[in-house]
Amino acid sequence: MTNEDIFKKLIAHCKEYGFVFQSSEIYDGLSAVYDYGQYGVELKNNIKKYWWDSMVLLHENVVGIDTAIFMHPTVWKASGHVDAFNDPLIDNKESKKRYRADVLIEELLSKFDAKADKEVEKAKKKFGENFDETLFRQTNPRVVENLKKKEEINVRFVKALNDNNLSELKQIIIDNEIVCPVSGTKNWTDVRQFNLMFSTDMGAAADGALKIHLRPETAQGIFVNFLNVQKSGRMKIPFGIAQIGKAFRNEIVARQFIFRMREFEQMEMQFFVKPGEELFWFNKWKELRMKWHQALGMGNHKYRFHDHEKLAHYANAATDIEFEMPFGFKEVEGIHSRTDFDLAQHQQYSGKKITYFDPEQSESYIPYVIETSIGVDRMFLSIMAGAYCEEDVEGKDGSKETRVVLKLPPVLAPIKLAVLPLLKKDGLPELARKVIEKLKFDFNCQYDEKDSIGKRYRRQDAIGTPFCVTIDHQSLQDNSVTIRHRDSMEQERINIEMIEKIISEKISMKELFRSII
RNA sequence: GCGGAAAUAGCUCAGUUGGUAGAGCACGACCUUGCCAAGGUCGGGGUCGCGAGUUCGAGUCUCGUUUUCCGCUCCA
Repeated sequence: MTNEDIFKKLIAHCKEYGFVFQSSEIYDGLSAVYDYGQYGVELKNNIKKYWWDSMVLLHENVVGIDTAIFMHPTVWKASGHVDAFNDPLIDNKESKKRYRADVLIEELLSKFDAKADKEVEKAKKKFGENFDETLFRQTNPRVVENLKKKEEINVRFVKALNDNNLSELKQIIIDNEIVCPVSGTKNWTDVRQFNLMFSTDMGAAADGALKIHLRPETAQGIFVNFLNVQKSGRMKIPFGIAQIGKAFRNEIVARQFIFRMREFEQMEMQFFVKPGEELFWFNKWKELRMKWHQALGMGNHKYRFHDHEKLAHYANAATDIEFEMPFGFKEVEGIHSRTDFDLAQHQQYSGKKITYFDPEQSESYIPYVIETSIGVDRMFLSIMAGAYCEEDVEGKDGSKETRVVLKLPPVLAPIKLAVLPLLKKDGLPELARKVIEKLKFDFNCQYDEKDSIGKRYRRQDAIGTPFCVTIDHQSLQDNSVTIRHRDSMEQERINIEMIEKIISEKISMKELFRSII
């Protein structure tokens, strides 16, 4: 079976068993927006709890907050989103291909370099060992002319970008006869700005409504509250602020199921450190975050780091934690050393001093920030992808059957325990109900009496329930039940009183947390 | 955004050269069985993604459109 087939099956499974539905499906759906179903929401909540507790409970210097989706418009000017999160797009009318205008021009610029390099290579061959490349580059008329032309275009380009001058961008493309790589023509549309932020109006139009954005990331809510939390919580550096919340991006192309959605959820933690210590903490969190993922037991080989070589303007180190999805290794979490960029920007735009007074050093500074940012939905997808198994098992009559089982980490499983009366009579359902009444405050339990016991086990396998307790006639006599384990399918007979203890141990976060401290 | 593939019952799918929609599973009721998905009987459920066009007649042909997956592209 190909990876593509597996991915399709996983998507079908998510729908069939109530994990993920397409938004507004009865109205043909809304592109790249999804709803979580009855089991999906449990799994998602468990993922969030696993993250939240690992941040806020495990680290006494990390606290959580919950900030609004709407923020003052200037926040997004300060963060750079208004300018940078904005792509100038141009379409070729012949091929109907869409390009980023700035990328087209950058490609043109790089061609000049390639041309110059070619001249140098040619000269090298001609002159052999005595060849002085630096001198050649400075004096050869063709190379010099080439670089001069490049510089001219570059100056225009940078100015156009800074002025956000879209028609000038188009003019650069026209003047330099950039053609569409597909159609080969210069038949371009105008350059249009495609803002990745959604916007809406706050207040009545008559009063001059304020245009506000839906946040494209949760981090800024943390940055603008840095001083509030630091002062009210008497926090001392180093310390972190964690947040889980929705974010919105109007992606040009949003695809691959819930991997890239227009409305999604982030779990972010900004860790504030003393300038100069950021790389120590970057590496510390890099290691901690990987351990957090791997503690779930999905298989360590399915995770890897992807260190960024090309860094964003604000970062001095960045890495991704990638998970092996059916469609390749993909980013699930990003860990960035963001320097003091964000706080400094907010200090500048707000005019409010955002510094920390270090009592030990008796000095004030703008803290540096290590960010860990993880997409809840991507994490959800990675867990589902890693857990989905099709196993060959032997049927009753010796025939081969396929068992579909979600090998979810028990701590994350939506339903922890199914209680199943072997028969729908003889008082077995009543005893099963009694067991649930006793346990339902501790775990998410499910009762099922329909169909054969084997079928009921398979139904629980399909939603990843780690434990099934079966009530039979012997249970009525000696208070014993069988407990069946999802992955091994093995059963053991235990006393009813032991159920709570056994399951509590297996679904406890404590053990996972011990392995990551 | 471009190209490819797909959309028929809750799910997986069939549906002949165009002739007015089926199966299995699932679901409900009753009976039966009882530890790893398959017993019997009866029953509910579909304007075939949506909108046009061609035709006496369209699930089927044509065009448009929506949604999904794949490739390209894009991705602080």
